[in-house]
Amino acid sequence: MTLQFAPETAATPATLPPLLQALNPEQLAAVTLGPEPALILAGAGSGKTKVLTTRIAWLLSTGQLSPAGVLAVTFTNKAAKEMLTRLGALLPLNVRGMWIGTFHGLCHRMLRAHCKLLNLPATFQILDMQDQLSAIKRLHKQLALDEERFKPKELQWFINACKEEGQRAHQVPVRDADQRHKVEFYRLYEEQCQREGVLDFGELLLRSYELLRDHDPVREHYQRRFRHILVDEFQDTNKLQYAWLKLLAGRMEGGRFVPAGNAVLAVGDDDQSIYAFRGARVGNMADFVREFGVRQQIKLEQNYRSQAHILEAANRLIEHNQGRLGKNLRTDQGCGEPLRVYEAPSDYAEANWVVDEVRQLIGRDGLPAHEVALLYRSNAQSRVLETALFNAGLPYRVYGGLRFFERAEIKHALAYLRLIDNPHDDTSLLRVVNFPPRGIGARSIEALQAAAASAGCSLHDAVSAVPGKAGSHLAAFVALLDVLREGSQGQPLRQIVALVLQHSGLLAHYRAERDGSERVENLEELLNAAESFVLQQGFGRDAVALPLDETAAAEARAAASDSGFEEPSGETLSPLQAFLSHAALEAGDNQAQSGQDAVQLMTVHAAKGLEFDAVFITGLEEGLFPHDNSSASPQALEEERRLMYVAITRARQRLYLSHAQTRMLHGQTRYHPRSRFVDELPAQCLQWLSPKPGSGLGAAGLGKAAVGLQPAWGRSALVSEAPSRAAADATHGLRAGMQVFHPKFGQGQVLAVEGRGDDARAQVSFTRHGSKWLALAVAKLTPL
DNA sequence: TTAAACGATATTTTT
DNA sequence: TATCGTTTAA
Repeated sequence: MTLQFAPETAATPATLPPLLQALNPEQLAAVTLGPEPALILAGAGSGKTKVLTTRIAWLLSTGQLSPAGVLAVTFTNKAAKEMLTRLGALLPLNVRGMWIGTFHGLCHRMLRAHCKLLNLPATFQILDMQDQLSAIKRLHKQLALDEERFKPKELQWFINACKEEGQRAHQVPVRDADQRHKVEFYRLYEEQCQREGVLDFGELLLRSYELLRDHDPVREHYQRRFRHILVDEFQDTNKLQYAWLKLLAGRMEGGRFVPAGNAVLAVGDDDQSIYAFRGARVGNMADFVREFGVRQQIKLEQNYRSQAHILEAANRLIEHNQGRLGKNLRTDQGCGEPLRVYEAPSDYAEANWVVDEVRQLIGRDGLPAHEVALLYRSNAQSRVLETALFNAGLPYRVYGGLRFFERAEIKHALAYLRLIDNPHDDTSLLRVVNFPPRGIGARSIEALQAAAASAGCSLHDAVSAVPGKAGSHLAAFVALLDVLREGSQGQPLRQIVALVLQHSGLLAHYRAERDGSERVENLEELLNAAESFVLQQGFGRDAVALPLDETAAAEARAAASDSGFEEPSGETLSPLQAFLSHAALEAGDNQAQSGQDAVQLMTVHAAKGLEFDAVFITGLEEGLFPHDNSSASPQALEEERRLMYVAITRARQRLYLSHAQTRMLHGQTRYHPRSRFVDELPAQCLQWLSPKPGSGLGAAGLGKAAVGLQPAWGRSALVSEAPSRAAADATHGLRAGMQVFHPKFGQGQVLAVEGRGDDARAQVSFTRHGSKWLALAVAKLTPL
């Protein structure tokens, strides 16, 4: 990101140290805040990461703080990496060993350091979502639960939600019988994980929280050590993460939080909170201000990204939300182009219009393809766009596919590697016990599971109890694991991986497979990944310990001797264990799909934090965006609006909005009215594009025939105002969001309108009778 | 052991 | 509609 100087910045005295010279007054204030709790409200494109990294650099370079005294937390590995890179560019500093990372990464580090205290096996492994689900399925089966009443996915969701709330099974309030079963399942699942020596993602946080809560010396140690705590994307923290931070920066006294005086810098933007569905609590920002007694609140409102029309649209849209902390972005850039709005007759036509415009952006305006982003609300919408791009011969890249460490062949290899260290990891054992196939069928596995259950031991240890042919096959598998374990003794990581790929038969298996070449390549890539991991992490013999590390280590030792325990350094982890943790905590990039320079396709969620010269927001339809499932509750609707806000603020120069009258959804043609969000944008920022007039396409009843006529929807017919709602007749004057009256059901709010004319129907949420679908030709609804 | 057939199901996602 | 997961059949 290239930052431009705000006008005030030019007036900044040249006496400032170089580090601080490129900051605007608000950024400067944030960077040089005193050591006290503070909240930075950082608008989109306002230089948030710059403030975070410059502040750390400033604290270090002025000698106010040593590298060991910093704790900086982010949500994603990408953000953490970005921070490390930029910090490294600001200061000649060995950034390795500093506590800068994701919540999960740092909690993991803490757990490794204190696993004895926590009664965790030193070889504990991390379950990713897939692993967790298969562990849950296994337990589900073992308990013979009703498939209908308790689906594994739901149980997984339930358990994770509990953990996000910081609740152990015994703390979960039980309302009904169903809930009681779920809680019981949660308890048994935890037992299983403990037995197998595995921790899921939520557990990393919860254990770390409990570690700090229950062990005073540990908590006091870290409290003393981390004088400055910086939290990125604070609006996305969940209850547990906030509680964890509170333990690092204070203590509870009689139900009241007492800060310990650490300088906690929370950076966030309530308007960009889009993860409530996974437990994020925007309210943490207000709680933070209250509980920490925050006196310093700084708003970063100067935007360095978007032109004025785009910013104005974003500002005006988000004003429709209630209870914001309040922020108004401004820019020094010109107003730029207006936002172009296009109404397509069908999703197909929409895609073709998008591709048409993209082609012009690239051809006429010379934009690189990767500066063009096509955004949508849900992944399924990418398909039409992909088809259109493909037909046009434009290279594109879709985000959000399978990532490297999630690929089946990689997970297989990792499972063998995990079993070397921890043979009691039943999830891993089951994954590869018969892969590649070695004559251990479902029957054998059942026998093994039965034996393990009756002996109360791991599958690995139960092998000897299985008789007959099945038993000998299983014994051969265990012997294979033993060979791998012995062979890996004292070997460098790359050799261990190579050994596993060879002896497990994985390589041979995929080489023999017809379409296995890609998988073979991936397995070979795993070797490289292992090697470069070792080099980067400093496990290799080339690694040099820089002086800063020693300072940090010495300091840690000094602090540790106070509190009576040794804080082990990362080196106590074997390269293999470190690599396996790395694989679980960082799933890696998804493979590039085509050439380097490609149009970027992604959901709005995935676009958060990114920026592009040109952005298309597609599928702006009621029911899609805002999504149907969100229109019922005001909070959910506001989150959808924030999502729209995020989408808009991704664009630097050009923003295109489109919607389709007709869309194929779940095999059915659906009719959605234009999204309310489009109508919430200021008219003077918009330019409406219409289909070429006279093409004979009306608003209603467009079948596939119309779709054939897709070439060139000219931009010739420009209308400067919203199309008059001629279609309103077709929907009987109803639009989503309206208040209506029904003679029988009383008052209600229209959630959605579908179809036109006699087919039109509306979903209405009645105050007394709940939500109903009504045929508008029949139902007597009166707008209020 | 594999392929075919059936049925449920269909926001958003990082760790 | 298309995809995924499970069951069934060969």
